[in-house]
Amino acid sequence: MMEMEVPVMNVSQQDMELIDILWRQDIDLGARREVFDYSHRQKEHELQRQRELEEEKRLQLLREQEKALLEQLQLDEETGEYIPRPPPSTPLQSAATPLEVTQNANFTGEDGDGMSFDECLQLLAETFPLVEATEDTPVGVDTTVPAPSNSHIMMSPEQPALPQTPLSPDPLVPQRTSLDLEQAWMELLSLPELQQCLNMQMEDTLETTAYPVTNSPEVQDANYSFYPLPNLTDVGPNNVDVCPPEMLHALDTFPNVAPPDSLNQMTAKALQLNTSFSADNFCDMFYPNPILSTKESTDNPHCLEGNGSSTLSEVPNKPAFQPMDIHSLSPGDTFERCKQEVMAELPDSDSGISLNTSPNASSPEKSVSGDGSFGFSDSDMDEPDLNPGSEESDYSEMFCLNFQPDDLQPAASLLAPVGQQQQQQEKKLKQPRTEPAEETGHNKAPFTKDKQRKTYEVRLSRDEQRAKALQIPFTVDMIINLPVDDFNEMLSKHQLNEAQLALVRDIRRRGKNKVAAQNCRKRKMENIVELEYDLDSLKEQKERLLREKSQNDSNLREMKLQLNSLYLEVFSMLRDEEGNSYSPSDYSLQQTSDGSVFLVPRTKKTPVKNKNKHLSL
DNA sequence: GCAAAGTGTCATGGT
DNA sequence: CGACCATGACACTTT
Repeated sequence: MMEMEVPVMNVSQQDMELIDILWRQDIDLGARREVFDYSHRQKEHELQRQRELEEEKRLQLLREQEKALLEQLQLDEETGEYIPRPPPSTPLQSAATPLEVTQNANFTGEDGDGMSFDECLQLLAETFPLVEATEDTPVGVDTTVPAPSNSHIMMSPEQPALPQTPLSPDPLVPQRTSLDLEQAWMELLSLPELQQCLNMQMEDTLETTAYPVTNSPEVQDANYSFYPLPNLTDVGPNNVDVCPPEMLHALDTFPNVAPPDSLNQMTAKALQLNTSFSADNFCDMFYPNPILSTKESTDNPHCLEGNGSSTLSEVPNKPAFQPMDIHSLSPGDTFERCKQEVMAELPDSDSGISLNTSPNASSPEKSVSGDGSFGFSDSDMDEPDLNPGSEESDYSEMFCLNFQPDDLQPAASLLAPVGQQQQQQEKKLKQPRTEPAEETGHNKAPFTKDKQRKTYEVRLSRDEQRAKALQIPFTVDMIINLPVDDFNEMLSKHQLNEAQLALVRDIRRRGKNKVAAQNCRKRKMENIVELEYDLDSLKEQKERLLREKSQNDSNLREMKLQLNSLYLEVFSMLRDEEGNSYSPSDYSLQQTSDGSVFLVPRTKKTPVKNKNKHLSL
């Protein structure tokens, strides 16, 4: 509040400081500033009202634009999607609208989350004030993330499986909270393997779109492909693919993620609100995130060539945006699809670059993105080379860059030096187990969101990541838990290559072994608990027996005493013929089995005497 | 930073 | 013989 108040109030800085000091003192006493400052509250109200008015105006503008855009769109009755009407007479005309179109398509055409366009806009406006939208670079970056979506259009026919990648079946998606969705998005972005696969598959399409690349031809990483931006001249029908509406839509579901901001930014552009960021910033913002590249490439071609030489003013007017619009009209908004498209798109943008990313060719896994582990037998190569966990984390971190507002560093690192990347790759190879953050230079950037990464990693098991990377059309759960027959049947129904089969079987083996290990440990723990219980019970039993024994001993002792006293008593009553008592030292009383008692002399003659001294008690 | 607990994985042997 | 399970051992992660 304080920050916002300052500009409004016409008070000198000194006064403000003084007020703040006094206010803090009051606060320390448990009072709030508003309590004392009525004018302050009034000003706040005014501010709020002002903001609301601004928002209303903005929303109104947006609605008008939306209408205008909708007018430009046709509703495809078959697919229910919004399709752009016949291309505008001149490419320049659409320059301002493309973004809007995408928005419309996203919100109106395929509103899966049940929010109306206006609601979304309002939410966005509330969450990300327009002013911030222009300044918030990360936001812009995020918006670009989805760009690769067009890939599906350009994808080679050899990848029929792509649309049905395991990603889609993910049951978690619908239940995800905004945070989870963000994480999921991160996961998607962080699947180098998937990227690589897609890149390889997309190689064919590279030829179609040859974008001028500022980077040296050495750039072999598929990720870099994003950076090259298409020339304005190149921006044509192909560009339609650049901005996948699904991606934007998917992003809509991630309030925390950049998308909202991006939308804001887009709207801001559409409205031609003053955007203070320069082309350089713009480029930097987007560069950090490879995935974003496609969209950005289309958005700001200068980023590549001029490397930020162009001014912002140029950007909005450039036809480059057109592709997005058209693309936004493309169908499908499922999150999974977005992923696929994102991945697939990479190659397109790369087109200008010679990416030797073919699966087997150079070393795909060495590519910056890395670790493409295409065709690896999980057990053999996966762990050492790919270290899935690290990879994913690596990517997640990379993408985190997008969300880092002020971080331009990543862009630089990415753009730069292929050599550096190669070094990183070598590092990776040498130290496969090292954490990605340490491996990749760009990861050194300030964007260390360990928490996010951890949770994200936790959420997606290694095998799940691998399966996604290789586009296994089954869920890990199915792979592991299906009965053998069903499992084999399932495999037979899909044509999987050797790598995929190996991975599936490894996943099944590992999954079952994991369960077995869990059961084993559980049993072990249960056994331990049981043994501890037995131990306790045995200890109790021992104590009880000891107590019993001691009791018995005491009883025995007492009885012996009683017997002894009784013996003496009986002995004292005995008299010989002369009336004399017997000495206990010379005689003893003994009882036979038949119950008769004898007075037995302790000497050898006792037997004789015994008979004579028979007593009848 | 370290130790303990937890977890995933592999190798091995048994069913 | 293959699939599965149980378990010790190891490496790594989490607490």
